[in-house]
Amino acid sequence: MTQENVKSRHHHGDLKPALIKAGIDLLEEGGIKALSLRKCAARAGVSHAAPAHHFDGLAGLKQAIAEEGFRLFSQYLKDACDSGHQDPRERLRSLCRGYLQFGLDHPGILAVIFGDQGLASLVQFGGKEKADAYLTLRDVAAPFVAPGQDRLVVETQIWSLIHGFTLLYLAGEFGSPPPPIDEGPLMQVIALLERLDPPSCS
Amino acid sequence: MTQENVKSRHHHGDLKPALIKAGIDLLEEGGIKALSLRKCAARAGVSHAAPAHHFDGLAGLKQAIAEEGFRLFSQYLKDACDSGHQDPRERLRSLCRGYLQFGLDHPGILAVIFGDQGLASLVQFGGKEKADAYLTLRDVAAPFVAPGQDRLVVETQIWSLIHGFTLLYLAGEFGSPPPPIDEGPLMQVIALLERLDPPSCS
DNA sequence: CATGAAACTTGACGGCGTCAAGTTTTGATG
DNA sequence: CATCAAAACTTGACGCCGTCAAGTTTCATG
Repeated sequence: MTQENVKSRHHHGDLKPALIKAGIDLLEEGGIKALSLRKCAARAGVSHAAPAHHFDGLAGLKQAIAEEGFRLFSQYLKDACDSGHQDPRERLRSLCRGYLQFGLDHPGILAVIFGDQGLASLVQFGGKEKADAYLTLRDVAAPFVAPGQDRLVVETQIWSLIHGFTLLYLAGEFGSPPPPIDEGPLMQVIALLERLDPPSCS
Repeated sequence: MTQENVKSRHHHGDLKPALIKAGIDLLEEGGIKALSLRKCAARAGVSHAAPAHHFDGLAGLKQAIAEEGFRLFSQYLKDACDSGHQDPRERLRSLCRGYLQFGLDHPGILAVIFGDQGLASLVQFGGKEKADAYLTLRDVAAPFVAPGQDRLVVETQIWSLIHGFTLLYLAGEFGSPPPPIDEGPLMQVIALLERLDPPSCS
């Protein structure tokens, strides 16, 4: 018996990822209010002060979780707009469906990603992963940018609309529990985006 | 000397509104994280457990603050879209300006109004006051509802867009500190709404 | 004036984030 | 292999938090 499962008294071995995993589990089970450093530590089988050696306080843990969360978020967006037709309008619809679906499936992670303070974390955290999600949006938005128009404007229009709508949806403004996406008002609302300049034929 | 300033040992007299006021002050000074029952009690010059007799815990206090906050929010919207031209498009622009301005002026109150969980409180809380704000939106949106179209769709399109944009703006996505509203990208982004059906001439 | 309800206080509990100090383990250096 | 400094983790404490239980004061009603 060598040291297969390294679990000595004072060395967990893989504590940092274990804490992140525990935090995500807590989020999925009980939402943003259920996330605490001490509970993560307990789940990882470690003392309450151990996380301090790996994260800069609770904010640091959230930041680490946000990075992981952005990965999942990006995957949702990519999967959504890769599936189905390649028509620009259809891709845009799919992107929005993916955005909303992520919010429905992982409201706790959404809350961490987009921070206690609105979308602040989008700016502060999530370097590569945020960029990844944004690049997907940019890619989908590109055909709707008219010549000479600032693409940032179009991207912001899309982002603002689907983000605001997702929050409304999660809040139960369209019924609790929320209706299935395809029966819901999503398609009607994002139809507004189809009044963007017609997709350039590329 | 009758009992002019009623401040006996065990009867504050006007504790409930005093606590709400203290809570709002805390929000304005330090944002949502600065709000606590104990600090409100201290500011009102009362023991830490006193608020329990007037609110159902912290959630109850937030609910009461949200009602007050909705009043202010409604006022922002009304003032914004009453000032200036009466052209439907101009009124819509003004409404959005007012929405964003409220977020910039009172981010803490916005956080309470729209809850820890997205816009949940919009549904749960804020009876009359919420309705009031929504009716302003409805009024502004009305000219853009095409015959036979569901007005809820148009209202949701407007609401989603401006709400999502406000959160982006507050997050500093357009620079920190945020640029003045009129120089900023607000007008460009909500130009999307001008592609709604042309205002009906009434 | 008596009495019961309402308003408020005091004290305690457990959970939280965080800090300081101590113990164990690791891994590099000689 | 021995040494030793740094890294990993523990224990204990502090203050703040929301909440509950029990006691005291004030008010209003009869």
